[in-house]
Amino acid sequence: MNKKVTINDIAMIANVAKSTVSRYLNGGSVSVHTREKLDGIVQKYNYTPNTFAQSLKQQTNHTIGVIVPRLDSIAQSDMLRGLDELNIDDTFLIINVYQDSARELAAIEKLQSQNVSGLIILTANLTEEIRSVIKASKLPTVIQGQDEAEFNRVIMNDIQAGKTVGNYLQKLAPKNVLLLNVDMSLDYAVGHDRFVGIKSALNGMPHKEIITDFKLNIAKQSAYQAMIHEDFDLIIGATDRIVVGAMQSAFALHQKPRYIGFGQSYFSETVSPNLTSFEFSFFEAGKELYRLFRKVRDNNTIQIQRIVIDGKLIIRDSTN
Amino acid sequence: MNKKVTINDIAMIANVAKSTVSRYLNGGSVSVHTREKLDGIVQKYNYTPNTFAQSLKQQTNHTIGVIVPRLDSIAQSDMLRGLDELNIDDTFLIINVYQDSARELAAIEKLQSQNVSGLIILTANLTEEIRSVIKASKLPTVIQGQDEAEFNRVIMNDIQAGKTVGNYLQKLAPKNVLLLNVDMSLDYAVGHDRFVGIKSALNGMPHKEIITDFKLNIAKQSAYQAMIHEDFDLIIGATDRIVVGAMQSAFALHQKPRYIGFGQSYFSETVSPNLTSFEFSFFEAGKELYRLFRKVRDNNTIQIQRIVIDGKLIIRDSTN
DNA sequence: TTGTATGCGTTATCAG
DNA sequence: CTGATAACGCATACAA
Repeated sequence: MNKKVTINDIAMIANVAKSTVSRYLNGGSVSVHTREKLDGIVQKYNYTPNTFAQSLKQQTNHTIGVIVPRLDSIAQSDMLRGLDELNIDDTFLIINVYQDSARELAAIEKLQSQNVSGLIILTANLTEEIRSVIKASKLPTVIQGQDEAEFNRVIMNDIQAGKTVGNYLQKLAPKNVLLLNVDMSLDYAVGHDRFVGIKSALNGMPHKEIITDFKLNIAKQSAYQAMIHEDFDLIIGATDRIVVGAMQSAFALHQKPRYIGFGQSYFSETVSPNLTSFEFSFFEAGKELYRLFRKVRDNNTIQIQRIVIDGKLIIRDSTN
Repeated sequence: MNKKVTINDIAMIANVAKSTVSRYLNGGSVSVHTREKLDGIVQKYNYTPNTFAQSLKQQTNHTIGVIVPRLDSIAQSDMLRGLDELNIDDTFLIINVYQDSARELAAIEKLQSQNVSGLIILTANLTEEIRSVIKASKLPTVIQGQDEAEFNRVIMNDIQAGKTVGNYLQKLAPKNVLLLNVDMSLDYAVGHDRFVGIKSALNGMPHKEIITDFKLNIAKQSAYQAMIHEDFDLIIGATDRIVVGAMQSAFALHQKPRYIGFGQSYFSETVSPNLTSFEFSFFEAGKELYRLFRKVRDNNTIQIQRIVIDGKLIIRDSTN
């Protein structure tokens, strides 16, 4: 590692005090003469401040800890892209916690010990312990995904999503509907909110609800079990991934139901038939998260905020 | 932000000098008496060292800059998982450069100015400028994906991949093969190496090669153009994604060729039919990257290393 | 406008 | 084994 040039070196070379250089760098008052002198020297020696020294001095830094439950998902990477989009001078320290709350807790504690200036938690599924660690940390924090009353949050409008899908499914006039849902204690926004409108639209219609899992293979099995005993002409899954599982079972069973999914995934346009699904812009969600985070960090007396992102139903071949 | 307790506080409380505390913390010689005293106090006040002060003092830190071309890809997230897997005390600063070499250059410079202790560059596609910036930085660096002679690297055995697929395709005895490749100047490992064995196996057989793009939609169009004029009974794409594009065109054209892809993607097991493809373990690649990085960082007199990851052909429905 | 002096939290040197 | 002191690079209060 080649020695980096420090503010002291610059000061020596320019024959001024280092405080003058510091002022010069931070936009303090400097005479035209010294400014010009320093312009050249800083350029020439390619000076960049030592961020550790800065952070140590200023007791804060521009690193934001971002906790993501998984990385192999378009929703997550779109949100991260949204964060990047609006970012100017922050650095995101992204930590994948592999959907494991023990890892999540450890990550938060590690981030704290690294003195990050705040926390952005994607697709939060907080345990009581995690909640209290965050609150104890006093770090500016913004979460996404669950409607946690005590935290600043950006959430997807799953109620609207369910309502929209409910309206649409009535037009489809199905004879027998299979709902593939997930346990609401695992994900309330999905397991509960997303299905309120659907169930109300389904009132009086023949249908069956199965609780399955986010994983493709498990969803596939659950769907298979249900479909082998009963014929469905419309399948609604809590996520696109779940629907794809069902599609594979239908393929195996030579059935051809219609499908509706949720989410914006690789799947919607790569499976055949292309999937009708209710989609949220996670990219927008990412931008909102960053905006909200800035507000919270720069103005720490702010009231808890709640931002809701709407989505829309994209009709594709799977409901034709 | 609640004041963190510092080594000074601990020293005051324990009634010893802070240098003693420091020694205690770093495993220096301390009397049993003071050790026990400090044990309790450090526990009680939940002391953690200030990483900025440490880094400032030690002129180095445990942050590794990781540059990734995109995040919405299983290959990338698997490699990141591999890095995590073996990591003990490093922090990865992951930067998505959106497959844009200008952003990549900027990212490298930013990481440098943040004094990261090294660089891991995934799926490197280096420009001359980037090469020279990395070399000038003197940072321990490990790259992945391209066989860059001047850098420590972990590469996938695309030669073996092509050879294996070549052997297999001969058994399939196709009548007319469509190769969907990408420009080798964009990605030499894929565009060239991966197809050497295939082309040699194809020698004398009817086939056509089209240069298309990694993007699904473009691949779909290219495939469509080719398939509308000619019948193919086997399609080999440079990546799974490209093959999925071709599948969609085949679907539209009511053709049913067989398919072979490359990569380990969401697609292989979600499309119908499931895709036969040559798969690499990017998870293993990630682990090797980290191992190699450690070697390079901890032993900077080491010779440039080159590690090759083999893969294997997974036969699924698309070639039945 | 400029320079001096001090401190951020830590580690390292060196004398006791 | 211990403690005083300096130093890492920077920012700032204060004095000039």
